[in-house]
Amino acid sequence: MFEIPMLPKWLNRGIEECFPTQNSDKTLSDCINNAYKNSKKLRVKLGIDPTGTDIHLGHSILFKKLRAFQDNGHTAVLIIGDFTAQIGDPTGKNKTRIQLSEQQVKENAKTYLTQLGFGKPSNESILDFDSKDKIEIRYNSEWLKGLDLNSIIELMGSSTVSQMLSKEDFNKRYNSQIPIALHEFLYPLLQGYDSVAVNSDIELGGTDQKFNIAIGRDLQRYFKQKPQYGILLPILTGLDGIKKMSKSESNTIGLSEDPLSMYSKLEKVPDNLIPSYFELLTELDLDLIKEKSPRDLQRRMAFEVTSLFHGKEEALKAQSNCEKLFLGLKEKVEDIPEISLKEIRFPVKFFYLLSALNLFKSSSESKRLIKGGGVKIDSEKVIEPDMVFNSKQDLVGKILQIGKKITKRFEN
RNA sequence: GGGUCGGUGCCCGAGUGGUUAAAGGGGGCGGACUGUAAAUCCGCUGGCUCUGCCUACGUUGGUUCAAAUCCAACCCGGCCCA
Repeated sequence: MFEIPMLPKWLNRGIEECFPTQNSDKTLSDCINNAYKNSKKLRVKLGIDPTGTDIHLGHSILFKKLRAFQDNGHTAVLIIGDFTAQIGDPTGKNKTRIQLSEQQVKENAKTYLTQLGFGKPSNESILDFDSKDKIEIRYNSEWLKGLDLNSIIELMGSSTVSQMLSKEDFNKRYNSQIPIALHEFLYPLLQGYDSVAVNSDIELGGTDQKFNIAIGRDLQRYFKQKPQYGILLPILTGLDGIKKMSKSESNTIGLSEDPLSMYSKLEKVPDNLIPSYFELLTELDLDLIKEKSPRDLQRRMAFEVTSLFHGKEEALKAQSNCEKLFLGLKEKVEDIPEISLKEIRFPVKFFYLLSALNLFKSSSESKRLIKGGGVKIDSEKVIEPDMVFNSKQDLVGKILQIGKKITKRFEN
């Protein structure tokens, strides 16, 4: 990643690409500087499709950037793609996505906003929802739902098959003989049309959104608007260190996760992620990366990110608990998430207990893990799945660890 | 619409009548090691309160003592032709 020297400081960190970079259009930095001089508010578009229920760290870098625009006087135009969510963005997919129901989409949208801090004061939330002139929340069904066939045909006429097939994802699928449904071609056009509908000056997106954002420019031009600029942010790599962070790869950290699990996941990210997590998720000086050991960096980064979402105090607690757990000082650990034994009927076999507590998807899986030596009670491995606990008293207060990721304290 | 090839577990992919819950690989998970990292090595990887039972090879029926494997119809996809 590089710094783009012409951009103001608040903007230039962690940007992968801006476009257009040159031609008759003014550059993005001109655009921003002019807006500043004329105290004009730029309309900065960011679209999210409410297809899941969790926002994770990967999304957060976009929102943080959007917030930066807000803090510098511009208007965040947050588009909830309630309509497009039902089509599904083909980007990065190698198969046609299942269409979601309207109901589901609505619920997802609600939880998204909550996770972004809707309703909280601006200093505690990710986006600034307080200042009315800095936030505009729009649902794209507002303008997409009513499009008639003529308009749709017009939209489709603005683009060509070969244009669509030049998009990487489509191209790959086409060449590997994987079906592409026709309506999937509509997605980029609809996202582009969103830009027209809200008359955006800038659109924010991950690098995988370049095509869609570019289509937005084309359509704005077609509808006699000034084409938007595109700002592309890097795609955050997931906890596996290889694939992009995404729910379907289950390599994510959700924004609503408790501090302990957020901290402990971050603290053991693979080394190769450290620089990018530093740059994209924190505001720390990047020179630190050269100075400190990877171990220190992981801890520092984990701490910073956790405090960003949970506050310093919680982050500190999570950090110290994490250390104590590792050292096996279980008595000293506070605030371990509790798990209730209320529903359990004793006596109970160990594997069944864990499965009944929903710690595993199946009792076979539970059995497997226990046999594999992945489960500890009070730091002692228990490898016998059929071990029987006769009463609650055998367990209450003890700490259960499953692998390195799950830690719970048994409670009544 | 016609021709043709194909549809196997999370993914890829072997298997063409009988110890086949299905080779092999990938991924994932766990363990050892380490820096709670990487690399490496080892184990696990359908479900069930489990010495047994149940469900699984696109769907539904059929043949058979016995089918992922044979037959029929149907559904879905790729490619070629129209």
